[in-house]
Amino acid sequence: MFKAELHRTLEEIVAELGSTASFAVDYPPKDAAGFADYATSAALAAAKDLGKKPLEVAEAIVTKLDERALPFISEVSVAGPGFINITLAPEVFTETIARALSDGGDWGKNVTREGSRIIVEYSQPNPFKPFHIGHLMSTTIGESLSRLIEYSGATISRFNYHGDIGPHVAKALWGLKKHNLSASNIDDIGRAYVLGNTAYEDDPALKGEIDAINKRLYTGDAELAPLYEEGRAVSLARFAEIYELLGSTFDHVVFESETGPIGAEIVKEAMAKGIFEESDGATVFRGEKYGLHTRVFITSHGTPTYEAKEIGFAKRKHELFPFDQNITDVAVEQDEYFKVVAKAIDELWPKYRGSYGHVTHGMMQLSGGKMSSRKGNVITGESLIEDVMEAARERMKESDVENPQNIAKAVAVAGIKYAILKQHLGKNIVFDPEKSLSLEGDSGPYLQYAYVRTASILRKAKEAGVASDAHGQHGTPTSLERLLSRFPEIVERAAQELEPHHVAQYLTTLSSEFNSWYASTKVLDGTSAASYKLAIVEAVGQTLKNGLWLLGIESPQEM
RNA sequence: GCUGCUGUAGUUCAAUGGAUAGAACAAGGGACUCCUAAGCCCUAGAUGCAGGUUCGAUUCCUGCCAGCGGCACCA
Repeated sequence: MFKAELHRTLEEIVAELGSTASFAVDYPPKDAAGFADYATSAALAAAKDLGKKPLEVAEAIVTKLDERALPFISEVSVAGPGFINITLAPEVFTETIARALSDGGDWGKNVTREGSRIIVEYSQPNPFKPFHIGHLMSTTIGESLSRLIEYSGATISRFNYHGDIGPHVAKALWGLKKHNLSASNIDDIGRAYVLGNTAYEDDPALKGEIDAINKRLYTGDAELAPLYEEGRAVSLARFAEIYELLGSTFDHVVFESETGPIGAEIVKEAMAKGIFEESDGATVFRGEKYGLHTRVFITSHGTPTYEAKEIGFAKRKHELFPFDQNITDVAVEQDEYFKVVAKAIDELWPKYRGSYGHVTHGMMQLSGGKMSSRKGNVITGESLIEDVMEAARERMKESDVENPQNIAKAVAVAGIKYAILKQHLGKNIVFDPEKSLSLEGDSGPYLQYAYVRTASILRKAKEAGVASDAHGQHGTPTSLERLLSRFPEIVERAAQELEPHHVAQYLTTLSSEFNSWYASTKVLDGTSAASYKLAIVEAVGQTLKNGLWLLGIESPQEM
């Protein structure tokens, strides 16, 4: 990583000059600095400290940088008010390409989290409720975060957590019984849940019936068991199909029916230590002490809430996969709730303090208004995938590929995942079901299409007997080659900030640059320059493939 | 009322306190006997409002406005 080494060196130089200013090493804006690869505002930052003019400081830094003669630098210059532009040596780019080819699937990995054990918990759909596009979002984000962290050398464990007990289940069971619906049918279960929820809100007598079912669930009930088990199994089977489609597998799956009793026990014991207290018959955690709000952990009926279950889950996590860091992906609507739970966990187990964290993502909303599974106006994950797949199939009618069904699936999933991952995690996505997802321009399929082009050229090259050669005949490095060398740095940043969109944005820039190059450059031109150009193509292909993998997106050979 | 996230082009998104705020879609124009046109080239178009800090603010601070969310027995 040249960027990191450059930054270190510049910090040393600035310190030698007598300044403690902090500064960044950036990629210079396009065209502003000719062909420079890095730019730094070190001189501008240090100038005030040193009481000198920025340009003087810049010259001093350049002199010292020249003295060090870093082997990967070919040129250093001062521009504008005092920016220092650094150009990498041409060999760097051929070496980058050679490395991309030899590292293959490992190209772009880093060691920033080597030796640590990290849990990533995501997806978390609840049996008896639909898998809606919000779960699609969490699954997409969690999967990408997992892969980014894995790519940084950590040992990771993927956790999924299902709420298979609680009022929502009671509502669905009530609906199934009352309206004679079938627990073997996933759509009936969804309807039953909506019916149960409406009854719960509108009719106090029916609410009583549902509360009674809820209580019986926690104490174990022979009469409810068959219906419950069937509905639970049907829901989970449906989730499994969706994970297959999305390419996610989990190392551990934990259920609230399991964590509830554990959590309740821990909370009761901790009352003696004053961590929890009684209030109106319920057991609560006074978040106000920490600038948060009070939340109920055990209800006045004696049943554990989601909060207590989460405590039990935290304990199970330590048993199943002793970890240094836990990252739970939650939607922004659960942000405040999760802060309270994390605080309670810190108080319970001081030795693990700070290891129980979460990332918050925005919500997927319908353009018409809030989506609510309670009311039944949800878009399910599958219906969205199916709609986009239909658009992909339509598009593919013109092309002649071997397995259109599989490719339509890969393209549809790419379109959806990219739409989620191209933006900053905290932002909401307003989804308009009328307008189908774009498969052109800034989109997942655009990246796949660029990859397909590389694959196609490589196939043609093989037929023609042309081999790639990273050290073959080449001219001045192009912006495409320069871009390739950034990949490991981008991946590292995305992993550090837990922001997959950096990778998504980079891949789009790379694809765009590649497509421009492709339009103006004939690779297999029959000259001696072909083997190096082919190496570029191969390196671009490998970078796209690895980058897409980090986003959880497949790289088809044709489309 | 208190509080969290988000406000950038007509629309959907970028931009680690730096250089001329980048893309894509939509709009308008163009190129192609050549490795896949889901592509390429060109044109036009944006930082919610008011202050402050700074050599420099889309970015940090304060206030306001708008959208979405949270604020005790749902998850």
